[in-house]
Amino acid sequence: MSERKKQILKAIVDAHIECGGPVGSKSILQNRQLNCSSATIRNEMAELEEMGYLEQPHTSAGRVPSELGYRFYVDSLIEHYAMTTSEIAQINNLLRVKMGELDQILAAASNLASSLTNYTGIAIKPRLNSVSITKYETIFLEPEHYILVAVASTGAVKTKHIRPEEPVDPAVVAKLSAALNLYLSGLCAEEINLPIIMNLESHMGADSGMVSQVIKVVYDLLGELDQGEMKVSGINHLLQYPEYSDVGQFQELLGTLEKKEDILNLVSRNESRDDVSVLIGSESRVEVMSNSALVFKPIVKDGKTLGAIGVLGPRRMDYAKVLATLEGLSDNIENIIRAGKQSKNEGEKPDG
Amino acid sequence: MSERKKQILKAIVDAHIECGGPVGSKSILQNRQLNCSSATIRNEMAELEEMGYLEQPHTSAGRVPSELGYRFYVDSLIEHYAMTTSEIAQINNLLRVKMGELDQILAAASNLASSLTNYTGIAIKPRLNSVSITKYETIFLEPEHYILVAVASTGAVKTKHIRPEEPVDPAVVAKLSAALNLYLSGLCAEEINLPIIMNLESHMGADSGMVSQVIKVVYDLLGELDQGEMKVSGINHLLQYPEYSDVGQFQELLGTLEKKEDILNLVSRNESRDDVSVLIGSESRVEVMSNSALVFKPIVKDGKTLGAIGVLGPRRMDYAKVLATLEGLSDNIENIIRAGKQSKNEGEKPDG
DNA sequence: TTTAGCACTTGAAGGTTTCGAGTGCTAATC
DNA sequence: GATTAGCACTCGAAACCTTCAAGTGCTAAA
Repeated sequence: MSERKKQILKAIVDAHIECGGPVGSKSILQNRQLNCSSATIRNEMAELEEMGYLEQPHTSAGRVPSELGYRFYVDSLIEHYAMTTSEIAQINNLLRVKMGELDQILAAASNLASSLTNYTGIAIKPRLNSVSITKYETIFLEPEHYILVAVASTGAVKTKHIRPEEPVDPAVVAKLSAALNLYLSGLCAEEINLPIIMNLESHMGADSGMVSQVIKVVYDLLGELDQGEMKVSGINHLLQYPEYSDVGQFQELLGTLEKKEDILNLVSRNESRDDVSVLIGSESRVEVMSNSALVFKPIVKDGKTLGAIGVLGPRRMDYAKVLATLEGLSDNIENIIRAGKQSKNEGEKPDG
Repeated sequence: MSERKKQILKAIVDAHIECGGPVGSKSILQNRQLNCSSATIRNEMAELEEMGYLEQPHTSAGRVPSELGYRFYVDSLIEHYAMTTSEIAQINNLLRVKMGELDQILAAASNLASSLTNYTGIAIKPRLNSVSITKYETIFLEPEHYILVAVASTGAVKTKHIRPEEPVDPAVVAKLSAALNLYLSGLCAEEINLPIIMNLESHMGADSGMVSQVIKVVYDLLGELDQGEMKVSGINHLLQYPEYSDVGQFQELLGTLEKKEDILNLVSRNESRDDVSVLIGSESRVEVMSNSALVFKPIVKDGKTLGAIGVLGPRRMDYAKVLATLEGLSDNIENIIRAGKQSKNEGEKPDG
């Protein structure tokens, strides 16, 4: 492809991203300094259309980038977006305040992604195939009520209320947690088999009656940990773009976002790549997202994917800005969870 | 108001709830058996309009219930909706499976409310003014990493990762949890004052250096517990009603649902009533909800409001069905959290 | 190879017409 | 006095038409 074609394609995509409508041959003369006339551009555009990078809604309209056009733009033509100091500050501040649970950090990041880009932000904890619980703890409240706390291999912490069928006393509950740590820690759901459970029961001696209930809770916990989660923020932003003015289509998109399933599948399918993924239109293989684009980036620690943050918007998304924002956010999150400095350097000069 | 007026008003509201458009004098003759002609109905309708129960979009259109009309309908005319066995079964099944955390139960109930009524479901944990933490526990993971678990007076359990500035050993972490229980349990944020913190520090002796960090985390926890939470499900359902076809208005509504603030305020304002609340149109005092209705019911245990479930939809909501659904759900939830039977009667005959 | 010029296309915007559901009023009826 | 048939009138929704401008492809000249 000639250099001039690239320039023209880039100009068209840029203009389309900004205004949303089809782009005509004259209008791109104004912005870009191309030493040629609109007629030349028309010829080039006709060729670009033949090559599959552009589409024409109807004979007498301008051109619109095709999916392939966006793909080429994202792969080869995109310019690096330099975040403003205000944007950088927002990322640093908001995340510095948050501490603790990854869920909260991801949700906050999704919020921020949404408000910085004006698209919809998505926070994802992907489906995992074999999470284990590394540490158990019990908290006695009353003879008929105690709490089981489980720390997962991913760092997630989950708790469950348990109301035993027979009243228990604090010592028994403590013994239970010791036994759980002894026999179940480090095991994922498939690895908890009958012999292990029997060991556990014999360890509990006279109190083995409570084991079956606890095992059921542990299974539930492991199931919940495997299960993906997803939070969506800033859906309202989408409605400002005319591509979502079709109520029926938007309703379907909303439904997909609520179901979560399709998007979680999508992310699991692409999570092997540690890098940012850009799925344009039908590349997502989700029917209802054929007019949208989804950009997401996994959050990785020690080679393991702990989550992902993403942005969903119209196909004519400001990819440069979205990419920069997601990079910035994920770097920041990874710093937080790696160093775990927990906002203790508040008040210090960041560069001091 | 004469009996016949009531009948006519009820017929109009019923018809409007079903079809959404203005209701003419003829159309209500078909359904209801009223021994009179359309002309008589027109006269009555004119009077009902004068009384403020009906409105006329324009001269030659039928009538639409006014806010006052809905209010009268809900207060005096509504018929009890009898749930189908399938609906009852769904409520019983879905909630029976869920156990443990109230959050999860509420979220599931909101989902169910949405799918049963075809409106938007809302799960709320209201703002509270002085939650305390009744029990603390710590879990040692590594010298640079432990977890603080807090059980709130509401029964909620929260956890925070803590990465101490100086490495600690398991015994110190255990001592910390004992000290927290000794000095802080049962206190809300305002009650934790300097003398108490100093007691805590002196209790910790050589390890008092870690106290300030922990206190900060405890404050955060108490803050988070006070804060309301809200989950929304089934927004997509709303788009099937023509009253939400105005994109701009719907966008604002979406924004309000995301912000959560307005709706949480609304619920706190009305939570004094243990009973179900019906806010029609501007009764909510939220500008953007003037074309919507919000119905919600608090979840109460031992006289304390632990949460609420609600339904948001167009003003012409099927109030009878929504009320029945919310009653059914809240009864069920209150049973679960009171008895805490934790689905242990699976497999038994429910009436056995 | 590029460009000016021109005829042609087409959807969007705005205006007009038609249509029908529904009203209010009046006069006759129960 | 309450009810009802009849009728003129109203007004928005839908359908249709016209105009307009942006944009194209093609041709012939530079």
